[in-house]
Amino acid sequence: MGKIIDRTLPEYERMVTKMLPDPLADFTTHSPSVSLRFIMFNQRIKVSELLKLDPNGQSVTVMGWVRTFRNNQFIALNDGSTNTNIQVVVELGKFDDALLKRITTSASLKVTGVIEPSLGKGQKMDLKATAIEILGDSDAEKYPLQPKKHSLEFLREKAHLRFRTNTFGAVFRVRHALAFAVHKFFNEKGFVYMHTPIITASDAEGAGEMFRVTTLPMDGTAPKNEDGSINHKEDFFGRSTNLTVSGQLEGELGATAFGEIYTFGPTFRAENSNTARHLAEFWMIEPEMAFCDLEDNMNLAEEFIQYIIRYAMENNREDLEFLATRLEEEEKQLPQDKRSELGLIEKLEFVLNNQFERITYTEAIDILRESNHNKKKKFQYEITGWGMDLQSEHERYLVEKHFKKPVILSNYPAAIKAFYMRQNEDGKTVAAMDILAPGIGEIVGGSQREERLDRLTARMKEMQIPEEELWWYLDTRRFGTVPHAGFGLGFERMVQFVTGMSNIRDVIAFPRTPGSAEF
RNA sequence: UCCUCCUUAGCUCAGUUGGUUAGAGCAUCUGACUGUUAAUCAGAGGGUCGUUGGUUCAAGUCCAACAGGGGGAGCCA
Repeated sequence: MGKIIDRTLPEYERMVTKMLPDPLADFTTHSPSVSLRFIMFNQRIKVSELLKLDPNGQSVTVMGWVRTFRNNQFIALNDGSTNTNIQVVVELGKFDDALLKRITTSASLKVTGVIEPSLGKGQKMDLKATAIEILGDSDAEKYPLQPKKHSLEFLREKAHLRFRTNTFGAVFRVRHALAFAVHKFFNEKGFVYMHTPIITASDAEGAGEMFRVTTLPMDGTAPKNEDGSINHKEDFFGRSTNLTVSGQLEGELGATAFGEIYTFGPTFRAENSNTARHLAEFWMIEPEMAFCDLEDNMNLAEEFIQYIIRYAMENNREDLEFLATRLEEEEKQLPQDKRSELGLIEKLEFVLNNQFERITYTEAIDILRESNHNKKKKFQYEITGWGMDLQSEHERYLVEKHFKKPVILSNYPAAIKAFYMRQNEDGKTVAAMDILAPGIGEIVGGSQREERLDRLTARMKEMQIPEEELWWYLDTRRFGTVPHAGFGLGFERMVQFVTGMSNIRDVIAFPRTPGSAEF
């Protein structure tokens, strides 16, 4: 990042000295890499950058939205760059009463003035206004958000305005940082960012119920086959199509040419899932690596998760601290035993500084069977033994009670996993791995892929997956097949983990869930 | 989809074993004050009690269905 700025520095300096008085131009030379990129094309300075200045009479222009207007004298102005507001001071008698009346919650303002050390206690500097322009009025009687605490449920109904609150400001800046870090990580590792299709024809993957994509009429007049089913030969694509449930299969095609690829895009599941960790439309990251086995896969996943968390910790500390405080306040209302043992920041630091626990499925079953929890018959679902699918209460026990850190579970029974996972030599398990995170559950699911054509087709036959539909997928095993592996990470679950938000609907801008597609 | 809880003013909530005109805090509006920090002080306006139906002399309160929402579960990321 620094290098790009350096290259254009002289140009920026000319701009800055032209439009800003000397003191500020002087400041820009102290740390050019952070400040210059925020002197905007429209000559405003972002509040986040403004607050870094030593106030001594510099003249600046800020633009933002009113959070509160106290005492007919102090405007808390927020421009979305940080949760900290700039306090605009309106000196008595300098402005029309008619203008001051229009400074209401969420009105948008352009304010020019000089910054001075604040006389008040709550902030470092004041912006003494010399000119105030109302860019957009906000009718206080109609604006739904008040300068007070609102419930997350209420704000979900006002999703179009909730970005203007501190909580959602922080959440979505952190979301941005994590998304940026995803690309940064893979770019630094030489992965190719691959855009796999949103509309797909294959329905063989079995990752979940799919949304159908069609241009045929829905009023019953669509062309039919002799058996009464819809004839998709006359549909837009000449076949039946759906929204993608995963880019993995296409990703494997990329990996077996570029070596390493990743996808980062929207994914759709038409499951009727009504939980705090499911969405019908969510964003998934799916790296796929050739010449890579299960252990390499686990190593990459762990390094990746730590990398993007570290990036957010280093670049969005203030927002994370705000979210940590928010979470602490929220948990004060819970009984002692329901509260988190670690604060949000401590939890993230813990994840950065400790290796994830790695155990096999078989070891996990043993731990669960031997646990006091099981002996006291406290599991709702009984530990029936090897071969059973783990319920979320079992996963939660392992992660939150037994190990108290993220756990990578590997080598699951073949019977409970997908067809493309590599069959182990024991004849009963596959080289699969899941990463379980405290509070969220499964955050990553991945595997080494079955690269041996005969084994793969045999498994497909067992699971009644027609080979014809996946001829292109099987070609990778026919022409220069290689050991390869990959995983999928649900981006919103990652954002939940980092921000501490307990409902997934609060970490995506406009959540799509069963029965709900507002905005 | 299943279990469970909830729905009263713009928001958060109170409302007794069913019984006159349904309350509070905050927000909003009006006024006062002017170095405030979710400012403060005084006053005002604001409600078909989620919808529909039922029980009853009488329903915010009891019953049923439906709708919306929360929490948990399944499916998963």
